[in-house]
Order: sequence, then structure tokens, then C-alpha cells
Amino acid sequence: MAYWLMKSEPDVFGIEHLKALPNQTDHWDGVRNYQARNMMRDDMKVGDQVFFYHSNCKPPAIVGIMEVTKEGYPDHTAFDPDEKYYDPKSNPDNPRWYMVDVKHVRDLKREIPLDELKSYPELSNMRLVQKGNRLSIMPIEKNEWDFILSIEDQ
DNA sequence: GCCAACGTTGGC
DNA sequence: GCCAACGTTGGC
Repeated sequence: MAYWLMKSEPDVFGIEHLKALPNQTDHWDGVRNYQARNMMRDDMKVGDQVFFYHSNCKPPAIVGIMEVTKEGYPDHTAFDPDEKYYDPKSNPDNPRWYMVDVKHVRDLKREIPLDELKSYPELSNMRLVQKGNRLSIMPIEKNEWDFILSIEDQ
């Protein structure tokens, strides 16, 4: 089993939105970055655990845990001209963009803000804490995952 | 295939 | 709202 982190802006789609959906499950559509796409299409497996990260807000923070419930399949929102993330270069016969389904597992006992994450040497290799990082989906090492859960109660 | 211009992300 | 970092586009 692998571990991941996925970013979303809470004003657009936050963890509260996910919890409000049937089965607390949704498809993670709208990713239009090749690195992130490749991870969803090729690497994320059912049962993988995912941190839900709130970006572009105050404070940016890890707020909860999700689980992958469906592996990569074409992102149909790319086919629809009315969608915000419509891409005319993607079509059902040759889909360019992929998504996975994720289910809310639980909220963290507290939000763990980015500035705190940056303060731990144990997490200094995470792409999340490095300058200029814009990747919206990234793998998390097991030791990093476990460390983050260990500071949840502090 | 290079690289300048442009658009987006996301912390601050 | 600013702007640094980064990814993508497109002319050449």
C-alpha cells in the first residue's frame, strides 16, 4: 500500500465538500498536470491512503485522510465544453486526463499547518515543504506518513 | 529542439 | 494583491 497527498482549495472543494457527498466519495477531476496525471493513471491503487491538503488558504494545512476507492480512469470533465477544465485535445477515444475516486476516511484531530510541517527535520525531504512546489498530487514516504500521524495529538 | 513569452499555482 | 517558481505553448 502506498501513501499520497492531494491538494485542493477549500473554497472550491474542501474536505467538508467531500464529507457531504453520498458515501463521502468523489472523483478527483480537474487535474491538468502530466506528473499528477501519471500518478493517478499508473500508480494509485485501491486502498492507498491519502492526506487531504488545503491549499491557497489560511493556513494551508493537512486536514484529513482519504482512501483510494477506484483506480485511474478517464476524466470526463475534459470532454465537456461547459466544464471549467475542458480540454479540446482530450476525447473519449484518446483521453488525455485521468482521475481516481477517493473516499473520506476521517478528519485529523487537528489541522496540521504547513509552517509547522516545515519545522520538522523528519519532513524536510517532502516536496510539499520545498520552495516553489506546485505539484497537486505527490507520494508520501511511509516514515513521513507515520511521523505526521504521530504529531496529530500535540 | 531551443527558448521566450505566457499562464497558473500557491505561499506570503 | 504580489510575485517567485514552474509548466506549457508556439515561433523559429
